[in-house]
This record gives sequence, C-alpha cells and structure tokens, in this order.
Amino acid sequence: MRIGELATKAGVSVRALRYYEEQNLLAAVRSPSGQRCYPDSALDRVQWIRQLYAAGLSSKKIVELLPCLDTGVSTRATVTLLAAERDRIQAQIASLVDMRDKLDTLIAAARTGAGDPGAGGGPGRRAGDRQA
Amino acid sequence: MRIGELATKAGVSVRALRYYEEQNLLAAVRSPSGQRCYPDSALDRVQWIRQLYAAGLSSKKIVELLPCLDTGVSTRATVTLLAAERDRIQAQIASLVDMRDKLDTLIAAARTGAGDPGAGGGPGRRAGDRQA
DNA sequence: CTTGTCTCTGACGTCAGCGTCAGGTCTTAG
DNA sequence: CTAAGACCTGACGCTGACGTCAGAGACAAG
Repeated sequence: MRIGELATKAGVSVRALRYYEEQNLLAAVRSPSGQRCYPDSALDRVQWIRQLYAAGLSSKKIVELLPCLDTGVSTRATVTLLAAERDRIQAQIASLVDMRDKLDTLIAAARTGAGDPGAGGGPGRRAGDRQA
Repeated sequence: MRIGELATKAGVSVRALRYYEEQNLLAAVRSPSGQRCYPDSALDRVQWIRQLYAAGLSSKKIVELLPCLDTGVSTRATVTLLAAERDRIQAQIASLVDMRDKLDTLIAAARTGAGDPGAGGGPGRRAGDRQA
C-alpha cells in the first residue's frame, strides 16, 4: 500500500511516516518511480511505534528495540534495554497514580462543598476505577 | 530565602525557577535591589509544579490549577479542569500499564529461552508488582 | 491531453522547558 | 576596601517529533 493509505489506516500523518523512515523505524520498498510501498505488516509496526512514543521512548530507543519486537529474538543487550524501559515505565505509572489520587482528593473536596459557593454537590463519588 | 537556596532545596535549577516566575507559576517578593525573596512555602509550591509537569501538564494548565491547589477553593471551571486532567492521567496510566505488560511478556519470553513466539510462560516471572 | 490527486525531496518553522553565555549589580567574608 | 560569589536581565541555543510550504514528478480518469 502507498503512504497515504497507511497514514489513514494508522491514524497518523504522512509526514510522520516519512519521519519514521528517516529514523530507521519503518522501511518501505520503492516503486521504480520512487514511491514508497508498504506491506500490510507496516500497520502493526506503526502502531507499535506510536505506543512506544506514547510510553515516553525516543526514536533512538525504539530503533534499538524494534528488531527484537519484530523477530522476538533478544540479545542480552536488548533484554537489558527492555528491562530498563520497563522499570522507567513502572516508575512513571507510580508517579501518575500518585498524582491521580491527589487530584481525586481535590475533586472530592470540591464536591463536598469546600470552598466554592454553589458547589453543593452532596455525595458525588466518581466511578470506581481505582485500580490501574 | 533567595533563589539559589530554593533551587538547591527543591533540586531544580535557578533558571527553572526564573522560568516558573515568567510563566506565573511562582511569585517572589523583590528586595530593594531587585533580588527575589521566597517564603518557605515556595518549596512545596515548586514540588507541586514539578509533579504536575511530570504528569504531563503544560505551564498553561498548571497556572490555571495552582490557585485552586493553593487555597483549596475550586470554581466550577477549575473542577472541570481538574477532572479533565484526572481523566487524561488515568488514560495515560492505562496506556503505560498496557505497555509495561507487553514489555514484561517480551522479557519473560527472552528469559525462558531463545526468544520466540509461542512463548511458554513458565517460571522466570518478575517480582509481583502487577498492580499500579 | 488535461485535470486532479497523490507523492517526492529538501528545508525552514514550531513549541516547551529549560541551558548557557554576556555584561552588569549586590552581598558578604576577610 | 576588595575579591569572590550569588544574583540580575536579556537573548540566543537546544532537542524531538513532527507541521508546513515550495517546486516538481507520478498516475488514474475522462
């Protein structure tokens, strides 16, 4: 498939796909005229890339991990990297959970009438999505 | 206290503190000669700011929320903002937990032999910090 | 053949949260 | 008094993941 189609399917911009190629995250076969041609597997690949970016990894880290994600084969070095990123993500989760709880406390305080005139909320609990 | 002391205590750079002031996140009384003078409460304030940055909020969002965090008083607008950020953070947590689990799977597969799909999920588990 | 849409390669623009350098002032120890 | 830091205000630099614009080729449809 061509770049526009992949972009639409993956929900990213054409520019982003070209950027991924530039960063060696995503390869494409070229047609004789130079147009990029992607296999279907590229869609999964792009979604991996997006999720890794969303988890706070840089292009450099991702390019080191992708071969392992592709083949499932890990060297000791990549396992080390995987573990390091996992631990970083875990710490990030802990930090976010902490902040979420702080915000919940503030929201609860606001709802139970502390402060704002007209915030007569009564018992206004949020949905019980306490677990991450 | 002066800016250098606050920076040291808070573990941030002097430049960062000046930036926070520029963004209206942190106020300082000025000495006659123009030097910034911070109250002790500024330390807590800076730590709030750091944590909010770490949770992915922008200066703009933080400046909208800080008055509420200071006074504990929330208007309807700030409660809406708080709730929106809470939900964003919750979604981010979910995304990170998902990625953490994916990485754990890969790590486990690598540990239980030459990594390959079909990974037998045998022993070699990580410490049981499954919950966020 | 022409039109419209898609694609190509540069290459500069953006935005946030600071780092860093320049040139001058303030404070404090000796 | 003087030297050494700490502090001041600009103001430019940096990084990463793209956005955007320019100018030109590619390709199916009528």
